[in-house]
Amino acid sequence: MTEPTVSEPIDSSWVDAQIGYLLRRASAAMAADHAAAAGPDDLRPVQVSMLSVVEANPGIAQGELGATLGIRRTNTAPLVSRLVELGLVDRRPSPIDGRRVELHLTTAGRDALGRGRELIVAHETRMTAGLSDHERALLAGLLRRIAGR
Amino acid sequence: MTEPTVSEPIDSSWVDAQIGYLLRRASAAMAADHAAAAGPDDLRPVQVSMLSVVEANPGIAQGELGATLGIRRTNTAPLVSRLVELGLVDRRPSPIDGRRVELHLTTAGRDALGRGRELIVAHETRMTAGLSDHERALLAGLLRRIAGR
DNA sequence: TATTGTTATACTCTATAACTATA
DNA sequence: TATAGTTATAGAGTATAACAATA
Repeated sequence: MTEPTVSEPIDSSWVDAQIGYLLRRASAAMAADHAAAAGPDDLRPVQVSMLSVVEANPGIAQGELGATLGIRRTNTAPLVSRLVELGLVDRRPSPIDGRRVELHLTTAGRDALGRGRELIVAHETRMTAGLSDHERALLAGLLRRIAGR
Repeated sequence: MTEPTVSEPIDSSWVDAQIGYLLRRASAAMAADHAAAAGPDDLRPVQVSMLSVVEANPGIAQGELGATLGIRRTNTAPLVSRLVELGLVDRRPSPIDGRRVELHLTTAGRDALGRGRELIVAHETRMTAGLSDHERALLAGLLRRIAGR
């Protein structure tokens, strides 16, 4: 039967065929790679995403930013507050609709975005180094379809 | 009513090209779909994964189970404890190595695994309904490569 | 000393509910 | 009433550190 000194191969065939499971494993590998490359003062991926969308859409409202990234209003608020704390984003009340808060990058925000993007791009390059350009685009398209977009 | 706004399209082209971002969105969509289909007494995906590996590898040690699924020992312990609490898994000290705890499914565990797998399979079918069998296999293979396996 | 497992803990992510202010 | 934003909070998921028992 089982010899303690001989490691038998583990059968994980069922889980290894599930897209949901493989998504979890791939996400974990991505998170670990970025975390290993980033220093304590570097922006997290979600922060780089937020700054990117604000940069491309100056004056975007918080709710629009959250909706674009799939983050709920209640979770968007503290994330934006943190970016404001760091001096990377300006919150300006809309002159037209007093409920809205319009977001703009500061100069420091633009600098931080540049550094954050460099980290992300290097990280993405590492993680997809074994994929051809065609495979990478294929993966992106399939993920968008799983995400319902 | 609010003023009908001329909604300008939001530019999210930069994030929409990042694999890491798309993985997060796809994972979120998967989690939401499973959560919507599962009742409060149904097993979570990670629990179904654990039961599946225990079923296919009777007597597997906790550490091996965690390593197989990419879960650390410290996080595996309470997850297994919960499955034991639910009466789905038996913990048996190894007769050969007193440090090891061998895991086996109970009869209730086998039943719960059947139900959990049904939910997962239906969920996976829904989420990949727009994909051909070839595309689904392609996605699985690409995710394994991102995960480094 | 190394390995297996446990407990405590902390931080992030995500979710709901209750609240304020404005439309 | 509906919408935008905030705060509090709770639950997973995941990370490290310290510890006990066994090899």
